[in-house]
Amino acid sequence: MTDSAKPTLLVVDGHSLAYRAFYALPVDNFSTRDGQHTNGVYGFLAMLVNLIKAEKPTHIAVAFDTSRQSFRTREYTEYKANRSETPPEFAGQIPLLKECLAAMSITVLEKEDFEADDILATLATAGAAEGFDVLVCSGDRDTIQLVDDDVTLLYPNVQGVSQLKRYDREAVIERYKVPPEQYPDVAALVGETSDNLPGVPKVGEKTAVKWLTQFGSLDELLAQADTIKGVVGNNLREHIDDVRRNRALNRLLRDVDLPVVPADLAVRPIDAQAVRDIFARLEFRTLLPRVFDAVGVDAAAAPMSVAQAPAPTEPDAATLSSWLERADGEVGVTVTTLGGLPERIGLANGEDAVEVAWNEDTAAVLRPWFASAAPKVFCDAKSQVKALRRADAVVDALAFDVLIAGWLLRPSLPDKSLADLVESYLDEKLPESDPTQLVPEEEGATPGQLSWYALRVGDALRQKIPDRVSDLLTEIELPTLLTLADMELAGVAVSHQKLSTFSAELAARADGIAQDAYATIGHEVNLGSPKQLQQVLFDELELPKTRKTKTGYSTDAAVLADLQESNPHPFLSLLLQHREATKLRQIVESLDSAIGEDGRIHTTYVQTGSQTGRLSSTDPNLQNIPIRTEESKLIRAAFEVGAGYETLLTADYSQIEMRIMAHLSGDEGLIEAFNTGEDLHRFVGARVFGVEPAEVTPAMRTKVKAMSYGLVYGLSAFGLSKQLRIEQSEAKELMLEYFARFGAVRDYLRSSVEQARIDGYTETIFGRRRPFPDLASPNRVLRENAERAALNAPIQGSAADIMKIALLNIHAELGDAGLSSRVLLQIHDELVVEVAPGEWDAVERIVTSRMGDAASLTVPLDVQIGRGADWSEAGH
DNA sequence: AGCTGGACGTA
DNA sequence: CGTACGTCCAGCTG
Repeated sequence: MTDSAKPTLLVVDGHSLAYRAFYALPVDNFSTRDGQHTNGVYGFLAMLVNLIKAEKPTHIAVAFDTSRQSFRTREYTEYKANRSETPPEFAGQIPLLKECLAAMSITVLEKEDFEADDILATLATAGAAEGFDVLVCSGDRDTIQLVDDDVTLLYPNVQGVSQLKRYDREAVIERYKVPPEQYPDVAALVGETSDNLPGVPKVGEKTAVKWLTQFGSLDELLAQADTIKGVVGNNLREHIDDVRRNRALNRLLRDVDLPVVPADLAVRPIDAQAVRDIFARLEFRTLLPRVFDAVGVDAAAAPMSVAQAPAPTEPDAATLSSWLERADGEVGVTVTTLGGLPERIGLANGEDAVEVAWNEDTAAVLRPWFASAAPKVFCDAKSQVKALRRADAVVDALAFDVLIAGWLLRPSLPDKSLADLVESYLDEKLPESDPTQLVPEEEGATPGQLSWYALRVGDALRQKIPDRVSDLLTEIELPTLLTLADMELAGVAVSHQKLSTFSAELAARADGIAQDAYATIGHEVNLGSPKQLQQVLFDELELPKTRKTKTGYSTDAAVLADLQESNPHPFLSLLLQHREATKLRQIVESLDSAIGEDGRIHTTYVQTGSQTGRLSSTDPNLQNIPIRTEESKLIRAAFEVGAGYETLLTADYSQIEMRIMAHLSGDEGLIEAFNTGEDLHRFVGARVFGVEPAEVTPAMRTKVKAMSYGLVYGLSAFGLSKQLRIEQSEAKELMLEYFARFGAVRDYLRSSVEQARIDGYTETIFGRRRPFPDLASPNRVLRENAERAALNAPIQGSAADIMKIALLNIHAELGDAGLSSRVLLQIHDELVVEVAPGEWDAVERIVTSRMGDAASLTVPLDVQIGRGADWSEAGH
């Protein structure tokens, strides 16, 4: 424990720790694009940052050896002569490390003819005398001798430099059985192979310690060497000069003449700009915030280099045309919009940028260019593609979308905008005007400059994206993006008439239920407030306390149903009915208000909205329209076929996740289940319960179905028992029976999590990756959550991949066939298609076959088709 | 006005 | 102690 009143001096042996880091970290993962290895620098700095954060030193210095030559090699030419050549991969890293330290305003010391450890010894000695707590960080065992009441040694363990062991006086005695000042005596007797200092043969630490304890000191031992019997005694006498030499050489010098004293080493503010620059050169991204954090620099406030974005010119239509002709290679594109239509267009190639207003003249030049094969790079293309399409411009050759690429690389997000990506991948700050300032100090980037940034971010991302993920982007995500743009533009026809009628009915019903509920407890209460409900249920009605939540006790539907069973009270069922009615009313009303002038709802699909590869839907969310209850049919019935079209077609994959599970696990039983055409849950139930398929009862089928679906989510026996309301022992028995029949499923699930632990990420059938750092977490909750998510990710993600492939193939084929029917909605495993008059047969064939052949698995992909004038009729 | 937690809709 | 989402409301903060 350090005395907080005393200043802390940290002195580090730069060379030895960087060298350790070099061997601890894989070179391949730490190299710049131009081939400079950086693992030693990175490992050293990561360690130093951790040290600074943990120990909060007030004074710091890092010492280096100047060369292999020192006064020791002059005294004993064989000293360290056995050291192999410094690996060339390491050689260049020391100067880079020194540059980093300089940027961090950390003093670097080295002195001709002395080793770094002598500098450490001198500073430690002086520091202790001047009232510092001293921390010595070195990978050389000779520094053990420096430990005393004021000096602590931090020594790297075998794994590398991420874990440092603290050696204070007690720790040295515990580990080496001698006090620190006597350790060099032990070392002198034993010898140090790494320094090419042979010791006494057959004498190891044990013997050395025994002798020293017996004789009290090395001098006394050597003086009485004659008294020691046996072979070791002879050896000692024969090697007594070696021991004396070793002891002389391993004594660290504590009085090296240095240009600084400890007080000069006070921590100084880092040069944030210089740190950014050198880190950018070394392509360190994650280290930067850690450094800023450790030294208490506000990263946002620290200046970040703003690369000189070219000032865009504003050409006339003719000049624009020739600019586009000259621009070979990728062109960055930014379309700003006003009221859903293009307003300004910014274009950039590698060198310069142009921007123009969207008007008749420029549009005449831009339309053919957008439709051409010239490769285009966007950031978040979908909304821009839609705006262009509204202005009769079609985008082809969409080569890259930096937002989607960033998401593929890190689906857990935070990169929601170009500004985020510029920071993450270029370590630069996108010029942004402060919206809170009336007269902004800084101009925001113009569309042309945004395009220039997008292009550069695209280059940076390309370096990072694995080939398979790059294929995923090109083959699946970008075509999907264009398909989604069309679906959003089309929208889905919804009947305001039906919704408003239903909404009024639900409102009246909810009010009635509320009144009845108030009557049962004798007063009004806000039924929508969990807090007020807790008051009523647990204080007034004195019902038993339920599951705990962060802020109190749960009042959710499952809990209320349990309560109703154990402590029936009319308030409980009325509350549940009220919840149901108000929830439906909310949904109906929000849908109603989302109907546009064209009588259709246009949702927005967020392509980067999930961590698994699924889409999400917002404003409004059309992927969670109720379906389970009778009432919800009325909502779905409001989704109708639009004017000019004949009918709606729904198509959904049946049990796609279980089929993927069968494919990935290769389980013969499960594969057979899908190939026989028997009802899946009946087939599985027959196996699990050992009966004929015809004898599987509805109860058996329910259990097996819950089990099968639960598997995909990493369900436990506890969870299964809870859901099925059966004993945990029965749930456990069920799981055992299941795995006895479908063992390969269990093997697959286990091995896929193990593989993810090794790789650090999961992968879908099509190569989509999702990182799982928490699989290595020592925190059990975090780790087990990660395990379940990792179990699910390849399955859910593969299903998402397959649906995307089906969707874009259907979209393309409908277009190619010249049909006017169009896909409107995607609900994860279901598509809703609006079918034009006379096109049913063709559309049904296309949808069925493209969904069926989207992937070739060991089991068939079964597709169910529904037909009707509205979504309720068309569903099944 | 903006955020969090609880609740609940979907696959 | 079952994955993946989005939205609503209440109740808190500024």
